[in-house]
Amino acid sequence: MDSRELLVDTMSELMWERGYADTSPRHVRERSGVGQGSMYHHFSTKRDLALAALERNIADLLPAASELDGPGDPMARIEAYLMRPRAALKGCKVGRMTQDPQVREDPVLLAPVARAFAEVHVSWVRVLREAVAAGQLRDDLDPEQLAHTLMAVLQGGYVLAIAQQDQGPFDDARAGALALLRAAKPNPKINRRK
Amino acid sequence: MDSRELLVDTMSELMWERGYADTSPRHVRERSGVGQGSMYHHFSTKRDLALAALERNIADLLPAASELDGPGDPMARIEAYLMRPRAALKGCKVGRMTQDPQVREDPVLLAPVARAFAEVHVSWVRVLREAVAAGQLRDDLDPEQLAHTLMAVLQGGYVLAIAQQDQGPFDDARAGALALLRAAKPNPKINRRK
DNA sequence: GTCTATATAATGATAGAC
DNA sequence: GTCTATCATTATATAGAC
Repeated sequence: MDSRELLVDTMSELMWERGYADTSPRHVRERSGVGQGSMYHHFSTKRDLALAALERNIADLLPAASELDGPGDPMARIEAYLMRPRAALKGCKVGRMTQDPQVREDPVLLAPVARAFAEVHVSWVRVLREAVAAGQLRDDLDPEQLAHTLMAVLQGGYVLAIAQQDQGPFDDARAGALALLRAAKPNPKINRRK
Repeated sequence: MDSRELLVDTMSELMWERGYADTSPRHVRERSGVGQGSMYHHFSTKRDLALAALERNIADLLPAASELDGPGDPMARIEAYLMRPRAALKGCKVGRMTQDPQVREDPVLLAPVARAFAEVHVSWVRVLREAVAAGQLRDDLDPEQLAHTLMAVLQGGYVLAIAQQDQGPFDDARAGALALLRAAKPNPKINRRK
């Protein structure tokens, strides 16, 4: 693996573990073993390296979300994505960036995060519409809203899990969301006249 | 206002705005106007000051959550708390701490956050149980889980809103959660024999 | 591309006078 | 309690040789 790739790899890990502001060029050098000269040869600032690492972290995450787009039963896809194994105590590589003060105030660093979430939102909306169309979900629910609700359940689940240093609250949050979705099946239509 | 209180006040603001790791003693001095000597007279480390500021931020937040405990219609209390005005782009003073690398690795700083969330969870569980008892919510839903789901919706809503620099996703997330709760009313019992 | 040396500013304090 | 001075360490690079 060449130095450049090694730097991006290492910075990606550190940004997941410690965020951007509190990760120093020194951390990156020490973990990667790449020297000072090499580092600033490939990336002229810490921010440049962070941008590459962030794109990498997003690229890592988006394929999982496209599981929502796959064929087959919509509700089953929703369950599969929601319940997919996730290390709650590590948090979300991408979501974490929104809480980093130096990312928050830097539109260039925030932009890829916004794009990534927007993309996931599109997938959620699609599968939720399909669930409504398939009669698995009441048609008075708004898929756009619900998509944000379910994304928030995951992002917020990480927060709760880290606070308690326990995966439990994360698993509760998503199980509860799934239970609500299941409870929101359309009512069987009884005594309905043409 | 005396120096000590001014320091805690200022640190509380800064921890909400920038977290702990990326807030320096200098930030605190400059914003508060309190001198170096005073600062280290009252708090011997940055961490000590942060601890006091964190307790203050928690104390600010808990009264709102006790709105859930109040008397009256359970579902109305749920809606009121969920829909209460919140500046989504500022994020949660308490939840934010879970994403700060230096808080995360410091059990002493993390403990108050865990306690605060645990306390809010208790209030949520109680009101959800009441909603079930009042026939406003299906009795096959687990209040413990659902409490985590709803807390996560709020915490995650902040993440989405900050990512998009738009309050919209936060409002969507909570409105969607409320819609799901409403859709999870027990079915009217038809043809049920004694 | 990589290495070592150097540089400026900020961080997180401590010391001691008033 | 507050002030000013000082300090060791780290952050974030630059410079220039190899």
